[in-house]
Amino acid sequence: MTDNKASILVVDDDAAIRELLEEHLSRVGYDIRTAEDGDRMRALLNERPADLIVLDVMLPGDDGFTLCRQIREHSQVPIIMLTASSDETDRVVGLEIGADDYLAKPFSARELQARVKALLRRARFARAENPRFILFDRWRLDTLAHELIDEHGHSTALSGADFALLQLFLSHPNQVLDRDTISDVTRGRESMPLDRVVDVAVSRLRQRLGDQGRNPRLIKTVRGAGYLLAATVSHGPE
Amino acid sequence: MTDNKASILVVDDDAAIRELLEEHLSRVGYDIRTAEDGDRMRALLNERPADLIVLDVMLPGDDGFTLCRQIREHSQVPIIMLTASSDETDRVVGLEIGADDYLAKPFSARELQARVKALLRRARFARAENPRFILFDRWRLDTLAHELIDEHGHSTALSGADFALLQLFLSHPNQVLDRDTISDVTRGRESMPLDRVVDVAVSRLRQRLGDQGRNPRLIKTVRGAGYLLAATVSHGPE
DNA sequence: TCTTGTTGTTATTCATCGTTACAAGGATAT
DNA sequence: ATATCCTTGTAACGATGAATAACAACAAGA
Repeated sequence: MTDNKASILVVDDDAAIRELLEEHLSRVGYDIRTAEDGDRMRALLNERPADLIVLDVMLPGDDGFTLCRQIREHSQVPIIMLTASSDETDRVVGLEIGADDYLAKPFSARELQARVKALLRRARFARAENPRFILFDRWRLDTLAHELIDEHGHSTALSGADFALLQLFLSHPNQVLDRDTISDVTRGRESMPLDRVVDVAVSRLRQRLGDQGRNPRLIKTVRGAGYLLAATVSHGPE
Repeated sequence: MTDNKASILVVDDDAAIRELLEEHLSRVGYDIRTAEDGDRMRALLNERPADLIVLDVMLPGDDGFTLCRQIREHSQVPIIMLTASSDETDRVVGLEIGADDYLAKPFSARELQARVKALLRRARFARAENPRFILFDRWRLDTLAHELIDEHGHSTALSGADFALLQLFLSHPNQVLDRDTISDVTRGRESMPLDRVVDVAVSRLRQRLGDQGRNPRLIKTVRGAGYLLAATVSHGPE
């Protein structure tokens, strides 16, 4: 992540929506460009890539699904699809094609803003490199087999949630991760207030790491903020 | 920071506000410069850096968010953002972008003055370097794990408040720290008069250090002024 | 279907930290 | 010295946040 504005490209044939989003999203600090159809979108992306694309399904010329597929052929940029109907099929098709999120019209700009924020966060914290083994504390994580190996070479399998959470911590060690970020990255959605899923997930991971009780050594709680992994992390031998 | 006046740069397109702040802040001893837009701000910063920047959000040309981001690319100078609306989003965005504090218009000059004072103090006392282990008295502090280790190698976890306070003392040993400074640095806000939080926090930390009773050896009370840590502090082995 | 493991939810318990109250220790005036 | 005032130490309380056990919902496999 840089300090620059995240660049967002909005593709919609309705000028009113384009203006609304341009206004709202640039106000909250994003760099917005808009396109009214697929041709214009391609032209803008050619100029400069975007960090996130908001894509209407109903478009003159190529529709949103088609464009989404085209983009996916060469890019992993996060995509949010907009659809007029709240029809479930559209949603399913969209996500199958490779969209990352989906929003039914009409929607509030605030709602979209929340999704955008969550998706950018996911993209930012998602692991880039992926070495087979990661060493930390007295553990070794096998990222391929999803196994945790102790100092004696004894390994145990991790559940999906445990693994995702641990991988997130390992890719951002000694850094406080707030609950929303953790929830976004490991489960793909924002946590509601009064939601204790993340706490429970951390508690379960701590048990796996033998790190529970009064004094967790590895995963520290930062009151009012989130959690952090207190450990030096290195890549292990193949 | 030197004994000279702290230098503050106010960026606002409203001449009335510029004059008000220039008048008020220079009266209480700051060195003030003002700019009406981003270009002028950059010009002034080029001449001479500032110790703190007050930045309006709504500006002709680049807005406050953009300028804040630009400044953050190469500087950690404290920034206070001013916004016309009391809209929560502005505040969140501002702080995410890297502003240190935020003030909704209309505000009193006195209110701003308090924030300025607190932020400058925080900047002055904030820890720069961060060695893993700090040795003092017969203790060792593990700054990564937030654990206090005694002479026998037995370690106990510190709470957030205990750790922050101890770290502040350790980075300014044998130096009186007044209550407002302690409150600013460890909790990010000024203490109110008749507020005993700092006293209680010190009392709790003393208990952790086995330093209570009539004659504390480590954390001395300086009547009418504050507290000081009486110990020689050194960096420990990795 | 039954079993097993995983994950979300809720409720209870515990920890942390701000506040208040009161006691004890200076300081100052007389 | 005594009285009075001010400052500080700390116990006790309460509000809030966090840990986790227990339960429920669900999915995958036998």
